Amino acid sequence: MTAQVSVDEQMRVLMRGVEYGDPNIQRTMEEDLRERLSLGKPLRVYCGFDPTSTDLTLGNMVPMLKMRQFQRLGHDVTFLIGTMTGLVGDPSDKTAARQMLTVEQVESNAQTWLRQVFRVLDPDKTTIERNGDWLASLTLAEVVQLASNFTVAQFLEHETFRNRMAEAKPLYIHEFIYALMQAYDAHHLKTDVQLGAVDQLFNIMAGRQLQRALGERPLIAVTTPLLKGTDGVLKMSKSVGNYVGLDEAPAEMYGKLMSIPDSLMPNYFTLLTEVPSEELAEIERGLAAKTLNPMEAKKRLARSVVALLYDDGQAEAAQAEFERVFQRREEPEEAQELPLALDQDGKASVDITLALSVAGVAGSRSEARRLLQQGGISIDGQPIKEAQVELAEGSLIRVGRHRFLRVVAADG
RNA sequence: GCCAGGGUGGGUGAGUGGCUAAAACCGACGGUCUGUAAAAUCGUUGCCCUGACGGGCUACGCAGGUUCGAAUCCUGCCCCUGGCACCA
Repeated sequence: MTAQVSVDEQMRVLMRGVEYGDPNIQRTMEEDLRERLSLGKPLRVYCGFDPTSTDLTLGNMVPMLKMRQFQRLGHDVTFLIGTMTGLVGDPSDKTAARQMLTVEQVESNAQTWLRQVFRVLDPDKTTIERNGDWLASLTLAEVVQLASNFTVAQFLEHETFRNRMAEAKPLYIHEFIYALMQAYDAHHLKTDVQLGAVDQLFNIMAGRQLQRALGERPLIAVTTPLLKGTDGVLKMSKSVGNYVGLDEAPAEMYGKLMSIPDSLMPNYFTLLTEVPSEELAEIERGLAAKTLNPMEAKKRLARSVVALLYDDGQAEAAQAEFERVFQRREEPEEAQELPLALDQDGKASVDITLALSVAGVAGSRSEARRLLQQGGISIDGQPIKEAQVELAEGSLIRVGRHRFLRVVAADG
């Protein structure tokens, strides 16, 4: 399999969209990768993810997609769940030490992840590992031995730590250990390539250093840019709320992708789709020359991402739904149900503010009232002003831009 | 253990006895516009009652206290951070 694709072609695919933040490192890694690919043997590739939250986002998908590319080229890919590293918490890119998680939290997060991983990766060709399996049993003597391969100065040079020192913020010993653990993972897995977001470069290079110190062949780091969130400004993250989850329904995912700033499109295309580079170039040219409607390009993007995570049919359906609901302002195909006790005519007179808060569409009755006052509520296309409304079975309540409720008869 | 600084709404962060449901900014939400983009613009942004005027309740780490009145003063406690001491 590997032999069928030329090294040049592999390099072209694998180096698409990578980012190192340092041209020297990039050059070295490219050379090393080319050299190792030319041996013609499948490479051992891994990428670790710390189960610190319940859902994976499109941000996590960027390195996952890179894993998939390796996988398709016939390399051995391991999805490593950081059951141990997740406990400690990665200090990279953090201004303060992260809260340590419990074993239970980590395990439960890991479980939900496994459901999501295979939307991107081929389950038959992916090895799943948990680093707790080997890290947990290390003895203190072994940890000390491991630590002896690194110097404090190396860590203090790391930007994250340096900044923290400069700002007189706490810096804990266990945060140093994090990089050691990752290094040990790389050694344990006898890895040829470690993938990760570019903010992981320090940790990944620690693995390279350890392997070299142990007389092993040092791994090649392949790092991807951090994906910007849907706001187009900050890094995509759950805590900021500017994220798209891998688990989200196609229509929702499609909609969120349509709401990203235009400027983000090239970035998303490169990092989240497998649209060939030549086509991307064409799209960018079209956008620059204004011969291509940005909305059309974005639809293509949204469709591509949904198709990658689901399938073409669902992507088409998501697009159709989007066009129907948001472009033509027609009714959605599916809506959350609002069960109401109806009279014999199939109608009910209710206080809409109460109904919305009970249904959880509005956080409180006050919030529902505000929505009403601001003209944010309509029933079957008619904006309403009064809280007391007549609803019938099948009535469609639209709240704000994109929340819908369909009235159904309550049981009993 | 000691010294110092600090704990305010989703976030940053004002406020040092009543004019404070708490400035400002950000975010978020809603309207107009529109391509669920950007920009613009108007508005909302603790909870509950009311059609509205208005009223009630809860809130500034926790628990008490002083006061007609406390986010603001006092006491105790908890937590965060830096430094020092102990270990050496």
